[in-house]
Amino acid sequence: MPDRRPRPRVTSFDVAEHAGVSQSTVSRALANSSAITEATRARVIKSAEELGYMVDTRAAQLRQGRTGTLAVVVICRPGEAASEINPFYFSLLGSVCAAASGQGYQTLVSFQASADQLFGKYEESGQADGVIVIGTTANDAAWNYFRSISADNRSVVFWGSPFDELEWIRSDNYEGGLIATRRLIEAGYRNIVHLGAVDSPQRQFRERYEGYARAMADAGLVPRLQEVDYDADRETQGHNAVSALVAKGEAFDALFVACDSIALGAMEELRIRGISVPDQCGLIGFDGIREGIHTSPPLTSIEPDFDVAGAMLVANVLGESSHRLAERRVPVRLLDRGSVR
Amino acid sequence: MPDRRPRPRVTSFDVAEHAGVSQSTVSRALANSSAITEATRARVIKSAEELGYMVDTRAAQLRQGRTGTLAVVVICRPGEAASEINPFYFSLLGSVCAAASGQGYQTLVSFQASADQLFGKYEESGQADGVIVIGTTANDAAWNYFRSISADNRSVVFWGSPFDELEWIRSDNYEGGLIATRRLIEAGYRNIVHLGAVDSPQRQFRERYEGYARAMADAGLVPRLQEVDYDADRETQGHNAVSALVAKGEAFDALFVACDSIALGAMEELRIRGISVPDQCGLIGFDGIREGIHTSPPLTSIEPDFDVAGAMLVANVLGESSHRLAERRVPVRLLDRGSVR
DNA sequence: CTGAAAGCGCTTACAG
DNA sequence: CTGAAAGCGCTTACAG
Repeated sequence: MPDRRPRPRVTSFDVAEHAGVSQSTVSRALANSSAITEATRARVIKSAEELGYMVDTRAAQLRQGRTGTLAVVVICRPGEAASEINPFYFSLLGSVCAAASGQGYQTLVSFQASADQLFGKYEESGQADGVIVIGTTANDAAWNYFRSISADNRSVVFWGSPFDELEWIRSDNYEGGLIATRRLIEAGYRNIVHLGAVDSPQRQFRERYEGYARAMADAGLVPRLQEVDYDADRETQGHNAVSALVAKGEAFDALFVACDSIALGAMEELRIRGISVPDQCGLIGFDGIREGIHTSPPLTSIEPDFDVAGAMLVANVLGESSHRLAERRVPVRLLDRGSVR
Repeated sequence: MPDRRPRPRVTSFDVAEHAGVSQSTVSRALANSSAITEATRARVIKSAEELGYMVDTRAAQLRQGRTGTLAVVVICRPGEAASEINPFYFSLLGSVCAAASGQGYQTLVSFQASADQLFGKYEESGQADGVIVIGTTANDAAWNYFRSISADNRSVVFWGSPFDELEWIRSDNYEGGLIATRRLIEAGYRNIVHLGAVDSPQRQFRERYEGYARAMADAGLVPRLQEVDYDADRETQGHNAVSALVAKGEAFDALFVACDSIALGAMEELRIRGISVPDQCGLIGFDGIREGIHTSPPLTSIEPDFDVAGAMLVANVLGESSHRLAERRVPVRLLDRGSVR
């Protein structure tokens, strides 16, 4: 069992004494100030290494008035366990952390769900230079809270905000809808129905529908929307939407679904009903989550470029107001897996 | 476009002046010191709210000598994108963040992969009170680096370390192997083969094998091991292991696989070869990743209790040396989905 | 090129 | 119960 007594902290004064220079020289030498002789710098670095010295980040940041940290808030559904969070957000979180690191920023990550424990005042409390908010749209209290935060604050950026006035970054949903629908049309499907919503707080859902509708119209086909019920969990939405569609008795031979989680439920319901994918029904989702790799058949999907998404979120939260949100659309691509002929 | 000029920070001196008290009284009032009259406290709180004051966390922590922060390092494979990280680690990350938050700690998260950019000196640089390391065992450079960090440091805890001398927390792998194998035996399978490894850096793999071997012996059956090749990616390991097993020509009617990612590859290879699951071959994995929900059939698996895992990691990194690692085994349970009769 | 000194915004002995 | 003062460990004008 290792020793755990708190070691007295080695400070820049200790290094200064050891190297025979002043404390300010130590600070400058270690900060690569050009005012310092290379000989002096080498001596300081040597002493620092011998003493095991590291600059105290808190003190440096306090003095500099910056934090070198970005806060990343993942909004969850109340009561949701970590293993139940939509894996899409985990991928996005990973990309954001990587992009922040690339810009020399740390990431302070929190998962927030319950209305009475929301916190976003990272700038006021000197904990971060900006806040990136991602996560489920289903938590109204959280979004309203962060909208209010955003009004006071300057550096908050949102992924997929339900509020258009906030500074959001989103997938190029319209383009995704276009790509997916064209893929289905090219494969020969004609009775293509969209499973989604046009009036939900999920702005991206409407955008995906509009891309779909455009591609249908371009091909001389009539767009058809099967609404999902926003309250149920995603997979149940997929089950129910397919059931409702079948109950209507109108023929369909392909589904473009507003997101992969719903598409997984839809695929399962199709299987239950003996409708084979992709022969009797083509199927394309949206988000590119890993779970779609292992379904039978693997789920064809539209995926945003996660690296670009992370980079865009970080760039915008750090950017000057004049440069902000010049780019707020993340490009998407088709993951042509197996649920389309 | 909101105004982004840096507002001058409101300090405790501003609040003091506004409330007509000293700065130290402001500090005490806001820290809920019992020395302060409720009347005074109320006045201070009111002033603080009117001025929009928040305690500067950096300054408070600098003075107090603590950070209130835990660093969480996710070790990745070099070159791995965020969307490719084993989702198991994302779930664990979520649980750790939740557990830390429950203990009043923030979480500074980093994804580390490349050997020249490893960083773990969060305590020395005053950025965190402890470090939790999780992630793939496949990155030797990273594990060696963090082993060296752990020697100097006191507060580093590892999930699934390949080195026994480190302070590790793990799933109760032996128990998981027992449960899985018994489940297969009870279902009537007899030629049960383990897909895994006994000599890999993955200590948990050996433990899972030992649980399996015990259950087999208890039932009067002979344990059989099909080694996976450590170098390939996980799913390929599953494909190859099944192929190798078939090539041997020895009968098998069930597989207990060392982890879900390998099991997914194995299931796919069984499908390719026309061996139906669960009728001709039962299949159980380990980790309980979500991707197993949507396979055909859904993958039966052993899952650790993520809440306990997060709590245990946090408790141990914060704990006194005397209390540390009294508990280092996370309980597991069977996810009885569909790949066993 | 280097040093002495101020100050970032707090908490907490020390006095009263 | 409250205040004046020191000090956490840095960076950075200001001097020389």
